[in-house]
Amino acid sequence: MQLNRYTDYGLRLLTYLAVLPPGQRASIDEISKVYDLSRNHINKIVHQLGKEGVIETKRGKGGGFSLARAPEQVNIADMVILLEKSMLIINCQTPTCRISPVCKLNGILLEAGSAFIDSLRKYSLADLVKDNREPLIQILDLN
Amino acid sequence: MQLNRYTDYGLRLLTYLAVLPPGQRASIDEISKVYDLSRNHINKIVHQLGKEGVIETKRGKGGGFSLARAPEQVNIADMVILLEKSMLIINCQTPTCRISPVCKLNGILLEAGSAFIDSLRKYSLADLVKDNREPLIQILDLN
DNA sequence: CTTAACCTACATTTTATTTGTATCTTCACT
DNA sequence: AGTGAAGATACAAATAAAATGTAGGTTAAG
Repeated sequence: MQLNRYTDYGLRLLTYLAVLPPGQRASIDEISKVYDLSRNHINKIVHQLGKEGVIETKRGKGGGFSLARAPEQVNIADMVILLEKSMLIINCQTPTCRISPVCKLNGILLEAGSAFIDSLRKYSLADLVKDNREPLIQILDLN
Repeated sequence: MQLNRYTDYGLRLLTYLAVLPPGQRASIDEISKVYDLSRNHINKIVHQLGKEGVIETKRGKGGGFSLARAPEQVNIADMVILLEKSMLIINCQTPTCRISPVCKLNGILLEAGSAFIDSLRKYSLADLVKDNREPLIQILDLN
């Protein structure tokens, strides 16, 4: 049971934006280089987060993107739900399970999935950079 | 974020064993047929659960397998941990993340993973067949 | 009008999962 | 003893999903 890299990369990207001084923009190039990740993957994530309104993107020369809200307002649970394709823990349909009409398992797993999300909901992007902004700036070469 | 089919099938199999009248044994053939699942997959699951002591397997003619403990004693959380290969929500090593030494994300996700497991821990196999043993017996053709 | 940036689409590669095939070992029953 | 039914074990193949790559389009600053 693991999150996709897509989601992982998305969270790394958001962490980057959270340490970025307000008013500054990041670029796809910059992020894929500093984290050494597939440029295309980052591209897709930026595109999605832009559409969803989490980040503000700007095209053209001198463009880039930055958080659309303060880090405190960006909840980790929401970001995981957004980035992860499916949050269904099991799929009773493929392959179809005959007992699913009377099966209690799905409900139990759904509840556990909610517990997972509820736990994440306690944190925002601000918590990711709290007390470690300095070393992050160092490592991410933001100066 | 989804459990492997292997885990899913394992839980279906355990449900079958939980409704099976005590003293009776199931066979790999029987289960893969009634659920219409890969015989080989079920084979592997039976093998693993046997090694782990969750079920008692018996070779040879008239053989088969059954729960080694009462359904009340078989916790869903334990079964998921057992069946699922990895419970790591993200992997900071592949590809290596530069900020991992100072990153808070892993801890947050670990905590959420624990919340998931803790939620499952409230249930045992007995809960899966409580109040619906009759329809399950019908559907699974156990008579 | 050139360049830097995001946008969009599609194609390819890689990996993990799932499934399949084959043979071995055990054991009950005749 | 021999036969057949059952799990044990190993390896091979197929599938699907994820990850990555390539190419060109669009926008905007200078």
